[in-house]
Amino acid sequence: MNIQPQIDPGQEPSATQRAYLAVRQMILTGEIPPGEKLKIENLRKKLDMGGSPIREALTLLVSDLLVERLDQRGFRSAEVGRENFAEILKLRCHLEEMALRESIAHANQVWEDNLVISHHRMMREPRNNVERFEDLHKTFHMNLLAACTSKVLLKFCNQLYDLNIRYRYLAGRALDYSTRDIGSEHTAIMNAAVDRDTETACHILLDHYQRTGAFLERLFTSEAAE
Amino acid sequence: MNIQPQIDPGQEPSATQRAYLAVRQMILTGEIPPGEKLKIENLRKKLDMGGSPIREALTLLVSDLLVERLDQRGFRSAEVGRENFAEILKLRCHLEEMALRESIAHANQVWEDNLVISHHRMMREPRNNVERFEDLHKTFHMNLLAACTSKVLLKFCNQLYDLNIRYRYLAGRALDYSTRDIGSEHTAIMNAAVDRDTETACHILLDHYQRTGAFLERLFTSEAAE
DNA sequence: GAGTGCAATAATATCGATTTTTTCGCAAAA
DNA sequence: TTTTGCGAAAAAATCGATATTATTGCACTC
Repeated sequence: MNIQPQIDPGQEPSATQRAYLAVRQMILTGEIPPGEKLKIENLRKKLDMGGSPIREALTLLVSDLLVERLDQRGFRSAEVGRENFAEILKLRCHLEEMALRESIAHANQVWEDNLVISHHRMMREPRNNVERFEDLHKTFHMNLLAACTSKVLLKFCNQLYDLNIRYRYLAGRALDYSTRDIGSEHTAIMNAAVDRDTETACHILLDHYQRTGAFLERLFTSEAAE
Repeated sequence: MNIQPQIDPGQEPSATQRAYLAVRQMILTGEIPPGEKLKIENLRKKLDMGGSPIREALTLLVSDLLVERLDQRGFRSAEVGRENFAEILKLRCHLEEMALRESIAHANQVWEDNLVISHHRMMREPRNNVERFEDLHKTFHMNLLAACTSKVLLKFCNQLYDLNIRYRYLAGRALDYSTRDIGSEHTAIMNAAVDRDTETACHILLDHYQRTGAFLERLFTSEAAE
């Protein structure tokens, strides 16, 4: 019998996978602006593949709430807005707290090691490569929750993370964290987590989100006032 | 300009939509058992359509967590299990409580009317048509939350509801509610909701879920012991 | 007799073309 | 001037066929 055929990372990704990652990245970074029509033909040419994998990728993105499907009228990237941002922030705080408590409760050595490693990598990454940094940042936050045993909860947290990241890209340069010491906040969360200090870890994590959230919301307000 | 072209219910559904609803129903009711391979060719013949809408429907179901995709190896219906059931129950309790509080906070006349109507219809439906009853039951519960302003939260609740319903069908005849007065529980929840009595409504709702959960869990245990 | 490698088979993933539906522009009527 | 009703163009949805990839069975070696 084959040994771990499903974990093999060597195989090249399917067209669907490529399309999914490509379109997702374009939406997250804002290269495709909110509300824009996603024409199959355009994406076909841009990504050089048939229509089927494109459609399938867009369908996957619909469930991520990054794309909306209009029956018989194709797809468009999801709209953004202040209310949407606020609800995502609120849900994230609730669900990530649940997940973090579960995660610390089921913590083990492997979890701890991965957490420390991802923290280290994130801290060492220069901030000028935004996409690369955001990737490591996400990995760190997800590793924090990784020992949580509820697959569904983790999926929700993951989805919400991506929905949120979009707003950070939209905020763009304004959000270079220059006014806050984000690094030390992350370190504090990690330390509390490895100490199995659930209350402290949750408190700092939520505070971390609330602050970033308030920052983005202010930005949103001033922009809307233009 | 057209008037409300998107709300028009008269148009016949797309093939994708038909496939989605058909396969979803088969999985929820257990006609397709957990873990079963979903072969495109079989479904093609059964639903009399091409492969594309089938694949698209299955992709939609992946995001509902009712179907799993095995890269390059097709699709299968999601597995069930006691842990899975437990995590869904727990998440539902958390999220529906959030949603119910929000919903009551934003309650208005339309919401109240719809809630009363759906309650009435559910109560009048004879229990022998299980699928029809389950449909009305879901409508009632979703109407309870409908005034909640967070679209994402409602989507999550909806998903979790469907994941849970599967276990009720799996339990089958055993769960005919004969030992409990489910009707009065629903009525009590509705009354508390229309009275805007948030605490009572939440309390009864959660109790309602916990009881049904405990009932199903017992069933699971005795079955696993065979 | 157990394991290995290779073809035959089956199933998936993808493509290109066709069908259906929507959108858009323009002219005719109110 | 605004509405209404075509028809052309564009786009989406779907199909059937092909290319790719996994699975299966069987002969062959050790």
